[in-house]
Parts: sequence; structure tokens; C-alpha cells
Amino acid sequence: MKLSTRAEYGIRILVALARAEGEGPRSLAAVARSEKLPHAYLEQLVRELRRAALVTATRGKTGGYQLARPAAEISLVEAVRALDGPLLEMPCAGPDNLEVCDRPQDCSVHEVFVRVHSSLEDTLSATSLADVVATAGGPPYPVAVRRRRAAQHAQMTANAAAAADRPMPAAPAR
Amino acid sequence: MKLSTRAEYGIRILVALARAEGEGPRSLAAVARSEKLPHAYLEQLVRELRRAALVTATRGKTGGYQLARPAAEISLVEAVRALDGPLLEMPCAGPDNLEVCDRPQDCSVHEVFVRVHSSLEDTLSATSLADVVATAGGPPYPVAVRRRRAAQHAQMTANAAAAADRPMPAAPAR
DNA sequence: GCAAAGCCGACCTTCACAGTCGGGATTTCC
DNA sequence: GGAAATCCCGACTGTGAAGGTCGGCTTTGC
Repeated sequence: MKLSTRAEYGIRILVALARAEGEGPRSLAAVARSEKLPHAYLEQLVRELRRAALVTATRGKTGGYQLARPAAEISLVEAVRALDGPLLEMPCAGPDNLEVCDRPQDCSVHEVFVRVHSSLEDTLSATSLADVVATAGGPPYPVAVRRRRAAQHAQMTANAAAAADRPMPAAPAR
Repeated sequence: MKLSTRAEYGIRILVALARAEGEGPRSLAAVARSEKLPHAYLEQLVRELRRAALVTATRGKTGGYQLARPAAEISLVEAVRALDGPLLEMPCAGPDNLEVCDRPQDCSVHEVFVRVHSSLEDTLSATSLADVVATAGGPPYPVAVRRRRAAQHAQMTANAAAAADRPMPAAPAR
């Protein structure tokens, strides 16, 4: 299970643009340099971000890219979807959770995959570019990670309860 | 972003075995038949499940496989890890969430990926095989939507512009 | 008109995934 | 003791997608 570099790089592009919000167009070459990523490849990706209306382009010598909307209104899930397609690509867990798998009669695992899908969706759509920018550059990692995990876990269990309307037995405490 | 068929089939095997809990060994051929999956491939996968001590094998004519522990004590995350490796394979989100990425100084997206990782982990580890068995065979699934990935993806990117005003919960700040 | 930017399609390489195959080793049943 | 059914294993293969490059346009500012 992995997120493609497409999505990862795409997010990095968007975050870089978010940091330069309000400063006019930022050239892709500059982004590539600062993020240490291959320019030619980013070009391919940013095209799709533009087609997905996440980014606007200005041509010409002083051109570049800008976010199409305020950073606080662009969630990561949009970036991932634009570059990577469905969040969880499985016959059993469609992007809209309505898709049905090959074994409608006895697909034992359908519900689980739907849950995994919504969990991904929740996490990604709850984070905006502005959030990412605000969070970056904190204390050294292990510390930040532990703190984050604790907070995250509390929140997860909270909205797990909220999402319990789905026909799934309550999660057993491990 | 996708879960490999390895993991999916592996889960299906385990669920099939969980259904036959207490009935002695179940032959892989039987599982393959009932799940409509290629026997030779499953053989490869079940080997890894055995090495991961999720399953025990009995050889000989009346042989087969059984769960190594009660179905209620085996969570899906174990199956996924055994067959698919790290939950979220990224430099920025190690299996134990302590691993650090290439850009320790200014990796803007580290925190997000750690969050996605824990979200996956929470969901998968909160579901045991027994839960899956208990949930299966419930009410009929929603009306079928034809599977056309390309079309889906195209439509998705096209809709992105229109979906500009989705409500977006703010991520908890650190 | 030249340089710097965006724009585009085609191409290339590598590698993991999904799946097959053929042959062994064990056990059971008759 | 053999036939049959099972697990066990390494090796092989084909396909597709991921990751990235390239060359050549068009647009714009100075």
C-alpha cells in the first residue's frame, strides 16, 4: 500500500505554492529547486493540477503558478484524487462508497474496505494546504510525531463513534 | 493508492478459515473454489501467512489450513502487513512512525503522512476476522454502479472545479 | 527578437504485481 | 504398499504502470 510519488510530489508543489500565497505566480523551476524534485516531471504533474482547477498558470517570462483558491480551502484529498485517481482502488470500495464488487452475494470483505476508504478520506479531507504550511517546521520529529499521534488517536476514536451508523460491529478493544 | 490483490486475497483466505473455525483443517483448494480465486496463487500467499504465524498447516490427505489463533484475536492489519509489507510505504511515514524522511530540515508533508498512516492502522487493527465474519451476508448492497475506472477518473477531474465549495473541517493544529 | 516561462505529446526504462508451472514431501485411506 | 490428496517450494513469465526524460511548440516581458 503506497501513495504514489505523483501524489506526494503534487502535494509538495501545492504546499510550496501555498507558502508563496499572495506573492504572485511562482515559477515551477523555483519549486523544483526548492523541493529538490525533477522539474520535467513536475511539469507533467502540475498540468493535471491545473486541469483539476487547483492551480492557475500565468505564461510568459514572469509567469508561474498560483493556487486557484485560498490554501485553507484546498484539501489534500483533492490533490490525491487529481493525481492518483480513486483514493482506494478496489472493486470493493468505490470512491463514492456505492460501487459494488464482483461478488454481491457473499463478498465478506466489502464493508471493511469501505471503512478503510472513508478513513482515508476523512484524514485527507480534514487537512488543508494551510494546515500543512502551519504545521511544518516544528520541533524535531520523534517528539512531534508522538504528540501528534496522541492527539490523532483521540480524535480518531471520537469520529469513529460518529461514523458508527455503518453496519459494522463496534471495534473490539485490542 | 491501492491495496494489492495479495492483501485482499489473503484476507479472503483468512476470513474463509475463520468461518470454518473449529471444524479442523480446511483445504486450500476448497477455499479457492468457494472464493473463486486461483489456487496456485493462493498457495503462494498462504505460505506467507503461515510464516507470519497467522495460520497453521496440516499435511496429508485430510490436511489443510486453520487459523493459528482465535478469529477474534487476529486483526486485519496483521494480514496486510504479512502480505503487503508496511501499511503506507513512504520515506515520510515509516511503519513505526519514527522513521525520518530525506528532508529532515524542511519536510513539509511529514506530519500528514504520519496521520494517514495511523488512520489506516487504526482502522485495520480495529477489525478482527471475527468481526468480518459477523458482518458478512447482511442486507443487499446498494444498486450497482458499473465499474469504469477511466471514465470515473475523467469525471472526477472534470468535477473538481464544480466541487469548490465543500465544507472543510479544520485539522487540529498542533 | 530573445530569454524565460508555461504547454504538450511521445518516448523510454525499470520493476513489482499477478499468476503459472513442475516437481517434491507427507499423510491417509483402502 | 500404493494411490490420492494435500501441503511445500523455487523458478519462471508477461503485462502494465510508475517514474522520469526529451524535444519542440506558444506566450509574454523587456
